[in-house]
Amino acid sequence: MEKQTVTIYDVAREAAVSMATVSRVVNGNPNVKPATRKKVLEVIDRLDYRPNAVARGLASKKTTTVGVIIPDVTNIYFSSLARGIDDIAMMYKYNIILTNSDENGGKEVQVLNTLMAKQVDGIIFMGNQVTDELREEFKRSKAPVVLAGSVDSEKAQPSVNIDYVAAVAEAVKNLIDHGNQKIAFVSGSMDEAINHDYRLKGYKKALKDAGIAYDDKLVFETDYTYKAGQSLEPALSAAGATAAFVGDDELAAGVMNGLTDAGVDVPGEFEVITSNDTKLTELVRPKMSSITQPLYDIGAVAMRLLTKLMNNETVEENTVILPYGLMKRSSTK
Amino acid sequence: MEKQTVTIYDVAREAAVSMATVSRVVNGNPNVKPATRKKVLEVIDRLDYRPNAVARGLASKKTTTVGVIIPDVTNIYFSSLARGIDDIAMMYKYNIILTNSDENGGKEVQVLNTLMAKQVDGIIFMGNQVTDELREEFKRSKAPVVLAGSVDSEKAQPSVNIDYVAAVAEAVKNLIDHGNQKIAFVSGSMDEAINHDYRLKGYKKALKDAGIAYDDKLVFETDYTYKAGQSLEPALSAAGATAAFVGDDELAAGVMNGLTDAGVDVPGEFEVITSNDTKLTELVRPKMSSITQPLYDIGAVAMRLLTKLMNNETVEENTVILPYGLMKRSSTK
DNA sequence: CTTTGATATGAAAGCGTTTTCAATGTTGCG
DNA sequence: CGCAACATTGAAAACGCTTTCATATCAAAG
Repeated sequence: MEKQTVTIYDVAREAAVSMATVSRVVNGNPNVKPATRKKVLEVIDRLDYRPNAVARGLASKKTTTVGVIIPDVTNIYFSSLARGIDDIAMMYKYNIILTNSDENGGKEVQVLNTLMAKQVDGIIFMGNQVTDELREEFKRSKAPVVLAGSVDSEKAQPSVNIDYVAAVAEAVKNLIDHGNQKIAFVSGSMDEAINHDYRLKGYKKALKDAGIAYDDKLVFETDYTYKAGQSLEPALSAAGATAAFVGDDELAAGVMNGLTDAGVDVPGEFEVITSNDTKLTELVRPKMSSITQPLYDIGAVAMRLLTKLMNNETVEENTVILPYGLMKRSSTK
Repeated sequence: MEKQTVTIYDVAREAAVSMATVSRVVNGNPNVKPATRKKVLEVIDRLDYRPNAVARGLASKKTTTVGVIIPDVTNIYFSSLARGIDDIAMMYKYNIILTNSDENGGKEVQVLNTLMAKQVDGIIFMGNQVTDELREEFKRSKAPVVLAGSVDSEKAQPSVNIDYVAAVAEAVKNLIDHGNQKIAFVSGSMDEAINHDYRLKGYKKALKDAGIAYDDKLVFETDYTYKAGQSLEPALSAAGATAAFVGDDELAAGVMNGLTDAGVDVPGEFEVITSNDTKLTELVRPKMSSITQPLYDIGAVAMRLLTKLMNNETVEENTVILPYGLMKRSSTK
């Protein structure tokens, strides 16, 4: 016994009106006489009619769902953005199809294709390796795409970010001002635009402004994992670094704990500043100083921007830059 | 200039076959002569045809998407489950519509309704307050529902969990074995079945087995937040507790840091054991001892179970219990 | 050559909405 | 009372696919 579904046709019959009229009242179209509206509403209630969104999507060519591509939900930086995205989406009556990409180009392309097949009205992309192939897919997509907390050197897509170059430069300057001369730059893969094209640029800028020579022995490219950070200590010490700028909070926690476990005093002998100001910065001891950024808002604003784009509203600025800050906690002097 | 979409009809025309045949090759139906299959495939490639999943969903009554209701993606316990869910979903060609509920009953019911309107093929629910209304919605849903890492005292739905009662009892026994007599029980809302009906039961069991009287002054009901845990110290000390079982890792981190900040030595003067074995346990110092549970697997198994249910396969056991363990780190003696 | 039993294919009816366009009602006004 | 102008309603055509059922084709067997 399959559960019977009641359709718009059933409602029309019971209410003795046409499907068109039922459709109108369901969609809040004002061109319906109050009396018939009431009558239809009663039948809808009595039959417990629920519009089928799939049929609706086919007929109207709008699904009120957007695709969200995220490197890994388990990464608190990204999940914070995702929360902002979902809240605003819900506010605007959209749903989110969420997929993890592991920043794997092939997977991203594939996911993008299934999202487009599912006729999502828009897409929010997180990830910092926008390959040519991906860019090509974005272009051919009829659904607008916005990058959230992610950069593409080509700047072809609308996006929401902070000014990474300036933020990192300021963070590194802070370290320099404390007397550090050998400052490590530790980040994830240099294949990511955000690392090679933004953070590293800010790092170099700060060094240059202070008249310190850039030394690529101080650049550590690794994974965004706690373990990776933790095992970095010997190398960090060997390079003679006395401070580090780190591109991810979990990684930074690893670096810091690795240092501490090796008997290095943070911040006494080694200062650490991280990038994302997630909850993690407050959990570890010492608490980590960090660049601050409005994580939730980045997601929220990206979604808001997307709603405008999906609505064909003209938007003043396609690439929005949110303010950042520097939060001094206890991992720096 | 709207981007033109090519339909199955276009392909059929170009390949000089019927839509039915195109549909067959697209769906891998074997009843197609290799020669015509090849011909159709070529046209598909040439026209860059992509099947419209919405139309497909309407015609076939299957959307290959499942709804996932999660209290908060930002909570690493749940996001870990979500990762398992998504991976398995992808493996079986499903997509996930993810929505945050904040464990808010009203929101959950509403979300459930929009998921059903969107004709999801199945639903995975996370959250521990299954109200009557919710249970009612589950029942009327034509899509199967499975609970992941969440319990309902009524046990009406298929679910995947660990044996919380036994796990907590074991954890608390461990604390007792270390000589603690006054052990605090700190958890989130007692409205959650997992707390009042499982964890607390395990806690009481352990006490009883050891001949220790239950004292509700030692039960602390609070939020699942770091701050909440951190500000618990005075109360904990006032109650004379020398150890605590905590129901959430972030909360536990707060409790521990609050203690430490107040000059209480962990584990010397106060032992802490937590519940979820997320990454957080390794980030804090001292590292937290914890009940261990296969987070990713709970999600993965839940999704796998759901695929069977959606497929109308008969499943041997509807409520699966995965193994748990106890991981001794440095927050206990 | 027929017959037969697969094997391949096509026609057309849905799937449950939205939307266009025409038809019908209603109201106000001279 | 007659008519223009506007407010309501309905019929039916999409939307892009799957699926059923009937037809056509074909190789092997008689």
